[in-house]
Amino acid sequence: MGRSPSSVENGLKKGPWTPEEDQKLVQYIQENGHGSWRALPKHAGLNRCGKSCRLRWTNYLRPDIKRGKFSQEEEQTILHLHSILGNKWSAIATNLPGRTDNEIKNFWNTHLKKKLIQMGFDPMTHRPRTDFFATLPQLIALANLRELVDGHPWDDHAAARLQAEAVRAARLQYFQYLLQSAAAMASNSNTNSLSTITTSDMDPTGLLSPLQVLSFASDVPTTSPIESIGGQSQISQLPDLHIPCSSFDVQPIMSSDTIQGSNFGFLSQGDPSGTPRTPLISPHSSLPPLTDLSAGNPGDACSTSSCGGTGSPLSFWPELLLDDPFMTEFA
DNA sequence: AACCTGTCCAACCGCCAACCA
DNA sequence: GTGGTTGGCGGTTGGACAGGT
Repeated sequence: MGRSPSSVENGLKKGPWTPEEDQKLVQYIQENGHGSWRALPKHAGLNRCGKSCRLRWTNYLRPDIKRGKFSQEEEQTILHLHSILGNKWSAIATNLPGRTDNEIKNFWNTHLKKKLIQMGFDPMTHRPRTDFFATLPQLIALANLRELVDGHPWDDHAAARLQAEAVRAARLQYFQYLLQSAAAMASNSNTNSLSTITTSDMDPTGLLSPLQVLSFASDVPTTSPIESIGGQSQISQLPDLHIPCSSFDVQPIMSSDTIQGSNFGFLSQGDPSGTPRTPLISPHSSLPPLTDLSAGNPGDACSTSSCGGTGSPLSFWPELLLDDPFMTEFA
C-alpha cells in the first residue's frame, strides 16, 4: 500500500517493499549495521536506493518500533510537545520511545489536528481559533462562484445575508472565547472541576490550552466546547452576545470582474504587485485583524502560547468585548 | 452488488544542514 | 572557501481499505 505499483527508475526499484526485501534489509543490518546507507543496498543485494532503505528501516523495520494505536498519554504528550515545538516531528518522536516521526506526523494529520479544529482551537497555535476573517473570504468566494454559476447578480440582499452570516460566525468565535475565559476564571476561584488547573498551568493570556480542555472534558473529547455546554447542542441556542455589527464593516465587492489571479483578487483590496493585500475590512475600523491572534509562524516555537502571549485577549477587541455584559462581568 | 467517498498510512520528494576532501 | 556527498527532516502523494449510499 501507499505508493504506485513498483516502478524501476535508473535501475532502482521503487514502491512498496516485499517481504523478501524486508528480510534482506533486516538481516544485513543485524549482521553489519547500516554503515553507509548509500552503499548498503549494494552490499545487501537490494535493488533500492539507500534513502529508501533508510526510510524502510527507521519507519518500519527497526526492532524497537511500537506499533498500534496511540495511548491517551502519548496523545497528550504529542499535544504538549507540539504546542512547544511545532511541526518538529523528529524532536517530538525522541520523547515517545518506539514511535517514529512519520507515525507521529500521520497521527497528527489524521487525528489530532481534526480534534483540535473540532474543539475550536487553531492546530498550529493551540489557541482558540480566531480566523473568522480568514473564513469570511471563503464565504465571499463561494457567493461569487455561485453568482458565476447561476448567473444571478449579487444583490444587496445577498450581501446582507452574508454579513449576517459573518456576524453569526463572529458570535460563535466570541462565545468560544467566553467559554475559555469562564473556564479560566472558574479555575481561579476553585468552583468546579477546573480547579485542578492552576494559574501556573495557564497560558500567559489566561486561556486554556487544548490539552487542558481535553483533560477536563475527556468525556467529550471530539466535541466542540460550544456543543458541550449545558447540554445545548444547537448553535441557534447560543445566547445573543450583542456583538456590535458596526465593528464588522465588511464591504463585499459586487462585481465578478474583480476576480483576478489564483489568489481570488476579489477577496481583498491590494495592489496587483503582490504586496500584502488588505482584508475587506473598512480602514476606519478600530479593530485589528483577528488573525493577529494566530499569526505566528507555525514552525516557530516562540510563536506558540507556551512562549508567552501578547497580553490579555481583551486588549485585542476592546470595543467588541467590553460592549458586552458578559465581558464587563469577566473583565 | 456496485459505486462513491473519506480515511489511513507507507513511501516518495525536495530541501537543507553537516560533513568531508 | 568551495563544491560534492550524505543523512535527516517535513510535506505530500496515492493505493488500500472501510463505511455509506
